[in-house]
This record gives sequence, C-alpha cells and structure tokens, in this order.
Amino acid sequence: MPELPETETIARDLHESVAGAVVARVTVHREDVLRETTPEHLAKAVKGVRIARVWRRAKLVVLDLNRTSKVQATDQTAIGHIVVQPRFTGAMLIDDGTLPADRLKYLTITFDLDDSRALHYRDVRRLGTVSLMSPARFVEYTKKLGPEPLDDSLSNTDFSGLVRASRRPVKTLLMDQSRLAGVGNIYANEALWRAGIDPSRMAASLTDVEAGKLLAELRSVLTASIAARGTSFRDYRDARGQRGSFVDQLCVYGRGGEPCLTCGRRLIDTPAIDKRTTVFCSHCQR
DNA sequence: AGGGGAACCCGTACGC
DNA sequence: TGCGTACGGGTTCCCC
Repeated sequence: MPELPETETIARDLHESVAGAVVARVTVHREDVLRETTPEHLAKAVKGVRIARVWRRAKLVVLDLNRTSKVQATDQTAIGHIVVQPRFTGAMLIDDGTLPADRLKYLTITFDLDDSRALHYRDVRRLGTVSLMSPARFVEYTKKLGPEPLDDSLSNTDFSGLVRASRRPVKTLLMDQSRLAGVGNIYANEALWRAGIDPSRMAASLTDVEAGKLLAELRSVLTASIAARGTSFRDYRDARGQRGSFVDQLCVYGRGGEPCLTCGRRLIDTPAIDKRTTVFCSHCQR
C-alpha cells in the first residue's frame, strides 16, 4: 500500500528513467481507473507531449506534461499533469521489454513512449486512480492537502500547532491528508511507537515536547523507509517491479500479538480507532 | 468540524 | 475439489 516512501520511490525511479520522454500513444485498457477525463480526451491531450518531470505530492505520483515544439522550448510551465493515486495495488511500471510476464497482467493504462519503451499503470484491484488535470485544477486539488512532513519549511511550531488544534485521536490526525500529507496506517503506527505516544490520545493533549518528538520520529521512519525503497507488505512494487525492503524494519505494523521490541510485552492489535488496524504497546506508549 | 457509512474493486482466505 | 461469501484498504462523497 503505497504511502509517502513508496510513492517517493516510484516517482524518483520514473523521473530518472522517463523524464524527457515523449508520449507516442495512450491505450486505456480499463476505463474505470480514470478520473476527470475520458479515454478519448486523455489520448488526445497526451499524445506528442513531453513528460518533463515526475515527482510526488502526498501519496500521489505526478507527471508534469510539457509541449514539445521548439517554439515553446523555453516555456517551463506545465500544460497539465497526470496524477496517479495507486491506493493498494496500483503500480507504475517501466516496460523496456524485460519485465516478467506476470507483471504485465492487470494493466489498466499504457503510455507508449517515443523511445520504444512503455509506461504502464497496473492495478489488480483497480481502486487506484489516474487523473488528468489542468495546471489550475491541480493547484485547486493539491491545496486541500496538508504540508509535507519531510519539508524543512514545516517547523516544530507548525506541527505542534496543527496537532494541538485537533481533539481527534492523534493517529487519526496523522493520517488526515488535509492536515498532513502522505502518512498512512503503516507509518502512523510506526512513528507513534517510536515516539512512545498512545495512538488513541487526543491530539490536543500532546505537549510541545511530545509533538516535537513525534515529528522527529515520523521523519526518521519515513526517511529510513525511502532509503529501503519502501515497505512491500502485500502488493506494493516499485517502477521496476521490485519489492521494497523496509518491511524488515517495521517495529509494530503487522506484529500484533508479538512482543514489543522494547519491553517484550504483547503488542495490542485493535480496530478501535476509525476501524483501521492499530498496533501499539500499551506499556511503552502513553 | 468531524463522525458515520457507503461506494469503489477483486484476489485471497476461509467455511462448508 | 469446488463453490459461495466475507474481508481489506484509502479516498471521496453524502448525510447528520
């Protein structure tokens, strides 16, 4: 399930390998993943345009599209964005002819590139989405998202302020994309365990010191996971079809009933908060 | 503002 | 073995 580190890994890989490439043709195999566009509209809008940059915002992979004509060569303004939200089973795959055959099942959209490679959006369960947005629409859409946790411009004071403004459980707040972008169930659980904070605590009850500790641990776990190319718990694969290895460094997620790595007591696994699996240590997390 | 619930989708796991 | 069904998981949207 791609959260921030997995989406970051996909975006970096894609940027490295397809930035600058031109889209020759688009084939939509499964129309139901499209949002804000139609197969005809997408094909027309994207044919012959350059993928100028691939980057991440929240849990979204964003492809910036530019014109290819020489006249426009100095104009760096994107003419639009393809916004991919992989959700659970979505993957962006670079197909240079070497992908194993089983990776080529469940393709939903194929962007043929002018260098004979292809970029596929593959999604087994198709809860993920692919949108085509104008620059204005993209701004409107992304301004509803909270700050990026790894952005240096997010200060301890800012973070403490947004945490302490909410009376919801702190875990719910961490996962609220409109307050803080990119954090999902895995990293919310991990950061709270590392920070020694009970996930069900009212966010507003955290002290400035606790909030500072939580942001530091959140950044630490996200950074370490990016370095490991993300967590492949079930389905996640990067743009090369490979698994991420951070699953080996998870301390609580997926370890309900097993011993806490700090105190050895049984980790509690409960759906009590928002019906999402929360794993924590009732002894170490207060 | 925020809580609850439904919809989206289908492979997997499980019961019989 | 095969068939049927429940489940999961993030986001969006609608209602309260």
